[in-house]
Amino acid sequence: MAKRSTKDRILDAAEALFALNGSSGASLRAITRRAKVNLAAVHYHFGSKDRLLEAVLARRLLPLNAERIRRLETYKKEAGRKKVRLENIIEAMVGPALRLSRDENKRGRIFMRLLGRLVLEPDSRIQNLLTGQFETVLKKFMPSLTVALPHLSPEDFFWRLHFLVGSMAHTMADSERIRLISGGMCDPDDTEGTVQCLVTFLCGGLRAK
Amino acid sequence: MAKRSTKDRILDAAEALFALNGSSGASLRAITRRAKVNLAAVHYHFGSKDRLLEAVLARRLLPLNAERIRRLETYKKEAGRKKVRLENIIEAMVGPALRLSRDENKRGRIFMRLLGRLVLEPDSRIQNLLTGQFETVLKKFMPSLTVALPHLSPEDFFWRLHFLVGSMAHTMADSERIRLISGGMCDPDDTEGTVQCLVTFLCGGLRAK
DNA sequence: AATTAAATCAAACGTTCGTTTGAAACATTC
DNA sequence: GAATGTTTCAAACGAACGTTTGATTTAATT
Repeated sequence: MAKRSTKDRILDAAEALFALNGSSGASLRAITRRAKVNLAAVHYHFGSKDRLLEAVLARRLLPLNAERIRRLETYKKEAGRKKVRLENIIEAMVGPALRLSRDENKRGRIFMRLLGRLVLEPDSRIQNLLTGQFETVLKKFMPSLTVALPHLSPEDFFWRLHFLVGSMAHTMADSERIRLISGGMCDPDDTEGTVQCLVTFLCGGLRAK
Repeated sequence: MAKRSTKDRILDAAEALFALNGSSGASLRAITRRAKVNLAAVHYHFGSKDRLLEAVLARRLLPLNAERIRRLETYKKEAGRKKVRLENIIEAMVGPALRLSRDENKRGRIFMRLLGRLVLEPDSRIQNLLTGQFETVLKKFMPSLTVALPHLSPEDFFWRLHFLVGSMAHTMADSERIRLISGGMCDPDDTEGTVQCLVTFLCGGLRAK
């Protein structure tokens, strides 16, 4: 097996430790130790701890959002001149993220935990990055969504979108708690079952009058 | 105005800075500076930084959960021998938390942000404290909830509860983002409107087939 | 093989961290 | 008012932090 590059090893280790301990709780010494790399390598390849975090984010967020939009486009094509089913719109939004958060080699799961943490981070560079990414996606989804939910006032519309983000983020970021509180009844590793269940819940909530 | 005690001043400052920067991002020096208290006072009154965090949590969580249960009991009395309306159950669950998160002097809002952060903290002392608190509440709510939602399998039931927690936590922890993404259309300071909106969404999601 | 550029390394920089100490200030009790 | 217990204080502890440096090794180019 080809040895992974220093850069990739740092990114992997940083992703894991940032997710576990937060951006201030994970030290560069711990990260470089885990990556089996010299301490100074972080500054050589990324410049600073902050820019390392940005690189960790960009590596997964860009492909994820591209996949969401691609999926929505597919459903739009399928629908032709008719309006896209709400279930499909929501699946395009939460499905790719949830599947990433459950990918087999656990990397996606770790990344989602990191995302969940960063949402409440006050650092403005991070906030702008995250908000910017979300708005890009939202802009693409808005037309189909407003058509599918004509009964909602603009105010209600945004509130429900907010609640949707909460359910989605919580489900992606914390995959083990559900096992605990359900007494082992729910299996978060059943990705497609979880997607199905989440889409049903969200559509019910969005349609409620 | 009577001067607040050293202990209370430390708790207030710690709550604010833990919420803003995370438990590892907030230093005791910053906390004691904000509280206008000597650095050593934290160890004198609380023993350590960890135990200070526990004290910050206990101060608000215990009264909050008591209020939730009290409210549920009221609705049960009102319903008499009939089953409690789902809307009322959910209001008893999310209403008190959301009102605390929006209380006038901003302290509750700060606390909720802290809670949102701690949910993903790996520290087992914190996790056990939070999970224990939630299970206490859940045990009281379970009977009324299962009666109100007879169409759900146990598995679906717990999943939807999980989604509910996500929406609730996200709404409580992050009160400004909604203003941004809605372009100022939604007002998170309208507490009762938000409660109404959230309860409608959650009941719709819980009832969905 | 010689030269140049890229990558890695051990070591140290100055800060800041959580925690401890022992004396000073204050409050309470006899 | 002396003695006792409680709270506050400035100062210091060693450890860990992000970052920088300059030499050394590795790789690429001529």
